[in-house]
Amino acid sequence: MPPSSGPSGRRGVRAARQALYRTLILDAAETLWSEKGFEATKMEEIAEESGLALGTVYAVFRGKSAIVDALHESRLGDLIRTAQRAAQDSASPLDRLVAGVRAYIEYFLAHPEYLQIHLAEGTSWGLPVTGGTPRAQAWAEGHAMQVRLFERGIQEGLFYPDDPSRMANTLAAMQQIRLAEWLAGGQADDPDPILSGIELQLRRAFCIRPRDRRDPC
Amino acid sequence: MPPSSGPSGRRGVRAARQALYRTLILDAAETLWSEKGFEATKMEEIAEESGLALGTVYAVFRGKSAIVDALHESRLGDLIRTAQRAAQDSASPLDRLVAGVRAYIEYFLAHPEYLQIHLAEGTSWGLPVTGGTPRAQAWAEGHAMQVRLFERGIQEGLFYPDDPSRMANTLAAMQQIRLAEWLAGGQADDPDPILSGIELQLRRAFCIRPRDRRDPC
Amino acid sequence: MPPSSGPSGRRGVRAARQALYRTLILDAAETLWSEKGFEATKMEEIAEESGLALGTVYAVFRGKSAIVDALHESRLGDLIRTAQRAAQDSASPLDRLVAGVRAYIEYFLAHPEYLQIHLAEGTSWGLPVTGGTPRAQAWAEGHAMQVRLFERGIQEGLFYPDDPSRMANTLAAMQQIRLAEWLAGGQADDPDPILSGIELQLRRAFCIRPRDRRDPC
Amino acid sequence: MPPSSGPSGRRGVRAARQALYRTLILDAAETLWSEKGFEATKMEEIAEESGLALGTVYAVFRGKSAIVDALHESRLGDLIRTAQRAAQDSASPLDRLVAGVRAYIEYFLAHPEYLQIHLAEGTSWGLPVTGGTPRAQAWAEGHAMQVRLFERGIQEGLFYPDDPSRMANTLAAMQQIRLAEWLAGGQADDPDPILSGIELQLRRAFCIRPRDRRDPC
DNA sequence: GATGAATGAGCCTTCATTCAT
DNA sequence: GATGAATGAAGGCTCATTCAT
Repeated sequence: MPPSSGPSGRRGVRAARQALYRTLILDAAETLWSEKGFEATKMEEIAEESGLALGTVYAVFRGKSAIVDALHESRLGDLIRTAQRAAQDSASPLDRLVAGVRAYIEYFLAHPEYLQIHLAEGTSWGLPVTGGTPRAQAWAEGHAMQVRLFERGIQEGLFYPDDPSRMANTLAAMQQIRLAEWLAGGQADDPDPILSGIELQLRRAFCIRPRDRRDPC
Repeated sequence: MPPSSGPSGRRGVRAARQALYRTLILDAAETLWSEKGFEATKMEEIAEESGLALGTVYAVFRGKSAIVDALHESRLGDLIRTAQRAAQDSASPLDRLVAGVRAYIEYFLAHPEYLQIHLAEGTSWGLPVTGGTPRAQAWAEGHAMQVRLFERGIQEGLFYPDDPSRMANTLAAMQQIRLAEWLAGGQADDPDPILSGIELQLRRAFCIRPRDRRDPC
Repeated sequence: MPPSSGPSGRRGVRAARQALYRTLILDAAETLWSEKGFEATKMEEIAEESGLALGTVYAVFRGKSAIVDALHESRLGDLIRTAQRAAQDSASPLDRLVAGVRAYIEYFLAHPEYLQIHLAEGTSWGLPVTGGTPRAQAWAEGHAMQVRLFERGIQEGLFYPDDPSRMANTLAAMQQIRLAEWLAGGQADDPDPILSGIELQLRRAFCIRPRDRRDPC
Repeated sequence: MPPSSGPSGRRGVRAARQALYRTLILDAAETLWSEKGFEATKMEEIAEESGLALGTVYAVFRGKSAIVDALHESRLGDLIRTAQRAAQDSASPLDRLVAGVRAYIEYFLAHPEYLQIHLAEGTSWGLPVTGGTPRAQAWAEGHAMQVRLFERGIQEGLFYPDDPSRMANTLAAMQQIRLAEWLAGGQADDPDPILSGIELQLRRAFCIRPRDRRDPC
């Protein structure tokens, strides 16, 4: 076997190292940005926090903005993928939405620093995030998934016939409000009460409740 | 009448000019910040946009951060005052909330640039806004007013017995979502459909709907 | 008599007003410079301290440096003139020097703020004061007078045959040291002990003391 | 030997480079300040004169005032140390003072630019130098040493019983006058005539000369 | 590849001076 | 003539990025 090929060859080592550095840098940036914000954090501080030299940081990322992009791509990518996987296990649109919300909540409870950044940036609102940044794309993807679920729920007569995109944004807002409360409250609560609270809000806000029968919605 | 006294005297002229400059600067800052963000906007640009010399800007405001503070104090102050006045004309908590929402929506439709800044900053979420900045205080004031209305609505059996603070945040989120849509849609719609849409969401999300009677909620 | 001529005519009034403004500005500048130094004092502060408007200050003086020049010209001019007049009343070079020293000391004890400026600037030392500034010229004049007295004293066999210019500078240094002590000590002492102290130093440093006779030197 | 340890390791190189930069910057600042004064010299000019980039200057010194402090600390520190060492080799207070004067004169003849700054600042005069700056402290230290020598000289009956602090200031003034002459005269003279001149002045000004005997004073 | 010292464009702010009222 | 508001050039300092070692 040539020494420079194969997954465990030199190329593999190099790739693994690059991946490690990426992770170290993204974690460092996440921590610092959640504490001090983007503008107030110097590249030098990111290097120090990551344990790497400043030049190495620039060898891995083209610049400061490339790190933001990569952070959002990484975190949001994880999040969207987890949420999509979770949503697949259910049949009804409502259950799928709840499963997605659970994934969403659990993800942010496990990543409070990214949550802080996420909330501070005022993402969501359905604002057309300017620029084709990765974060915009990832958000659009997750949003599209939820929109489809709301559309199906409306077709099936479960939800009020409102604008599905707005419904998705409203759901996102409910989640962010709960998460902000959790952050402000010292990160004390379990995911479960948060989750059931959101589920209740979700039903109240979107589900058609007929007069004379009880159904899952 | 002596020439240097009274509201039309020299002092009055000076005060009027100061007020004019304040307005010019705040408008210029609002425009630029809504386009490029706070950090990306240079003081020199604010001076140019306002039609004043750089030194004059500094004669009116102590520095860049004093302008942000003043902008938020001015805009949020207006907004809160308008909303409070509007809310006083109604009796039921729901009507008061709706009146407040109308004032809020109308205000931002009239100030789309400030709306842009407002949305981009990610205010709300109920995050404890750090620092005793004017904007934090104004927001807290408006929030407190809504909280009281939700509390009364719960006591009167109109609303589900949820956390009133969260209810206020959710309402704020609904408004921001509608406003963001309006902004994204080219600022085309009238206030009325937006308002009735929010009112509908408000009822659905918070009002207890008894099985066998129709009431205003 | 035509209204615009004569010492009490319009021209006279104007000249008198100009002279008054000059005095007000110079006094204000002297006070502020003695407290905070030249660079740290703003023109606006000089205007305020003088009770005049900024524009008026510029109507009287061409700029900041014109005020320094005028201050030194005024104060040093007074000082030199006083010292020269005092020195004329005596016959022996030593007495003339002592009379000059007395005038010098008395002048600065009466003008502690100017003394502060004078000491802080490190004038004297016989450094060729760069630029043909008024202060340089005034200082040169006073120095020249002392040099002549030392020359005569040397010719008459009273003083050691040293470089008269250096002798004058040394005398100036002795005076400045005493004045600095007086300033540092809270401006408490009378002129008389200071004066007699300097006279003693002067005799010791410059007078030839013959072995077997006492003379005025 | 590991490559990264020891005085010739990386740390040593870095420290050496830092020391080199310090020297380059201090020399550049000394040159420019002696020519144009402190306020008139821009940081950019110091960078250019030192051959370093502006950012590098700020990497070595925190700001402009840190450079003044460091310059005075460095130069006065050298000077005081040299003078103290020189003074230790003699027994009589007078000889010690003369040795100190020699060190002082030789130091400034070797550092004419710093001499220029020193003279322009008007240090000495016994003025209470405000602030605990390094220069104030260094000056106080040197002054204290001379004061002790004058005290001893007075106790031993060599000097007139005058205020020792004033005697030290007067000696300092004599030195500064000679140095100023040397600077003004194109820096031509040797140290020796300057030194013997001061020694003569010193004896004349302070030594008690008894009527009928010659002694070392 | 890794390092971190070096770089310099850029920004906020000050203040001497001008000039319209 | 007097005023003081308006001006804008200039300077100290930061920090994202580069590159020699």
